[in-house]
Amino acid sequence: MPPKSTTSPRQVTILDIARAAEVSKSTVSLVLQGSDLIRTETADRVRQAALKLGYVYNRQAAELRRGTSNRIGVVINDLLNPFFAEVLVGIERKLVDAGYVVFMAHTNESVSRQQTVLTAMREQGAAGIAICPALGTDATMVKTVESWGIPLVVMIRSLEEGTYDFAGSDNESGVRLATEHLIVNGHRRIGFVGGETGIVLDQRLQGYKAALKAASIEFDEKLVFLSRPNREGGHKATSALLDALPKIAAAVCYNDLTAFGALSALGERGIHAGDGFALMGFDNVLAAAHSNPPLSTVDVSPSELGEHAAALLLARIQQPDLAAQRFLGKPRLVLRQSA
Amino acid sequence: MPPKSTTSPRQVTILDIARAAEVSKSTVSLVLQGSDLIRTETADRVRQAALKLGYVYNRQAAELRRGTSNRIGVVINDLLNPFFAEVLVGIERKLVDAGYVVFMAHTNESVSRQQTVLTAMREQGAAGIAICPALGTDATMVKTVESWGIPLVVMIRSLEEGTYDFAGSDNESGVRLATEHLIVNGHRRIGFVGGETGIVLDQRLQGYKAALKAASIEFDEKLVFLSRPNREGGHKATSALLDALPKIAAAVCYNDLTAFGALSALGERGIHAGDGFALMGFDNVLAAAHSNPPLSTVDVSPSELGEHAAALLLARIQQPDLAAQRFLGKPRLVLRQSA
DNA sequence: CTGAAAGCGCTTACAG
DNA sequence: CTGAAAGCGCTTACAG
Repeated sequence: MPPKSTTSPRQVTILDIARAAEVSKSTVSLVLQGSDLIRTETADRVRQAALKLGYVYNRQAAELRRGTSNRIGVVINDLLNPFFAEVLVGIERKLVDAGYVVFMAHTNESVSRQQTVLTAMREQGAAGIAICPALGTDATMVKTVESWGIPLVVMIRSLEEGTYDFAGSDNESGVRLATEHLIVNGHRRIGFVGGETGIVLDQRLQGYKAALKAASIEFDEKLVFLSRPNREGGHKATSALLDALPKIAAAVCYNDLTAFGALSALGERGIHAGDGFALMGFDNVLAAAHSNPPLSTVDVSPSELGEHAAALLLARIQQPDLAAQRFLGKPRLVLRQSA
Repeated sequence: MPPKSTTSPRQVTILDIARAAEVSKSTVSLVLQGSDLIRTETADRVRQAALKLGYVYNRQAAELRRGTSNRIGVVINDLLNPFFAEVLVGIERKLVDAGYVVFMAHTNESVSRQQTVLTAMREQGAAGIAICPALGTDATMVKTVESWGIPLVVMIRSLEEGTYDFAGSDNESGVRLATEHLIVNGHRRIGFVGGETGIVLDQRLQGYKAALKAASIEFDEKLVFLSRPNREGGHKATSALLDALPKIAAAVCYNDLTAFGALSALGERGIHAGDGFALMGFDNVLAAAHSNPPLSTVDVSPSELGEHAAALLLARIQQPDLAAQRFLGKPRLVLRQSA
């Protein structure tokens, strides 16, 4: 049962304006829409009246009549990961600049909550939806939303199959870059730290293996230590890595967050990354520039990813039958102190 | 000019259901609302039809008729600061659990953008608004929103005067706690790092001074190094502090973010906080538990602050003429490695 | 227990 | 250039 809360007591409507300006409400509507069908003089009178009466446009009513919407839903899987917060900042900025208003929902990786919020956004008449799917999201989610007739863009985590608009980064080549950097610097035993499950992990692991292979280093499963993709996970995984392989001196992390956890674990043992231990992150969140030590990582421009997602969605709203687009950001190595 | 995007082609309405189920649309509306005025048998027939036709409730239309809204706006000043991201997570969770849908807008500390999004939320018929005011927000903002008849709760940063619902933390006593901890550990020359302007800074500085005074330590303006309240700012301010006062060995930071920057700056000079230098943060964001080293700080439970704000807002929506409420979270020292 | 009617605030052909 | 009328999809008295 949805909550029921009354809005403002008694609204001023275009009818009130019409009476005050002594015109019909059609005329009022027209001038409010900036139509040039109305004589300037009349239009001015109407605007005066609107102002004086404290009129506020009821977009709901207009949209009901028109069958339009200027609301876009964006659903985020993990807002506590600064990477996704940055993506959100980017997409929100672009969307509101384009005149939309954004419904935001945080799923916290729960697919059932995701289902709930998606349904709510549908009922609210969202003109489009951008989503970072929760872990374990079924590929049918895309078809479902599309069957609702709502333009959709999926971000960051691609789903199994199907064609749909997508904005994310090239995980494989990104991690490959990071791993190669370590290899170039003479490392041959390189740990992989963090990440739990999902396509993004698969892709990043793939990049790690590819770099190894290109350098004729055999992939060793014992060097990969998975964990929740957050600081705590990175801390645990790194501790485990260090316990198991005391002589290891290099690792690439699933993402910056796990790398921060790694930095913390390293620090506990008196190891300063960049000096005896080489550590690479992935994402280049803002925090990476001022961690201790500053993190070498691969930049995927999180907020720009969000902006690209917005652009894709906006394009599809404009032209519903456009071919599916796929934007894959090009990762770029950024070297700081940790490696 | 707002964008115009048509929603789904041809909607299934209650009239279609009515025809299919051979009842009137009033009856359909009633069963959809779960009224017990309708015979079970009829209700079932209606629900069957709705299902078969793929009906989706048009909340917009219903709300227009009823004059209600289940949308709440939340506007955030700085989403790139994990503190506010955590606040957002808390308030969003509570609000959607209560059956609302949230409009989110990021002002990035711009009061003009804040004005824009506030207006948009009004037009969208927000049932309530929660806001972390952008720096420099005029106290009249509260009156404006209230004059719109929209329930409002302000979060984190209180405004000059006026009575309004507020949820934030006790900045003064929090920083006082942090400073006292340093004093108890024998420090007498304690730097204050970070923060730029605004009431929150005033309050925190006040706490710092109060602790000093209670210990008969004279406040020394030369020990405060202000900066943007982010990592970079903390890094700069700390570097400046270290340059100016090479022998300083303790500092309390404006917030965790500046403390992280400080950790980074300290690290650059080979100083490990907690060992020769005592550093305190403020907020206890998630990241504080796994920084390098883990940060001693004062916990204000960011996400709970968000939840409290939601509770206040929900209460006011229920009872518009409630007396203004003010929730001040009690800060709690959490000691880790940095001090 | 159910239906006919009015109305929420707007827009949009259609006349004139 | 402006007005009268219908209608977007729903809810809510009011009858019966």
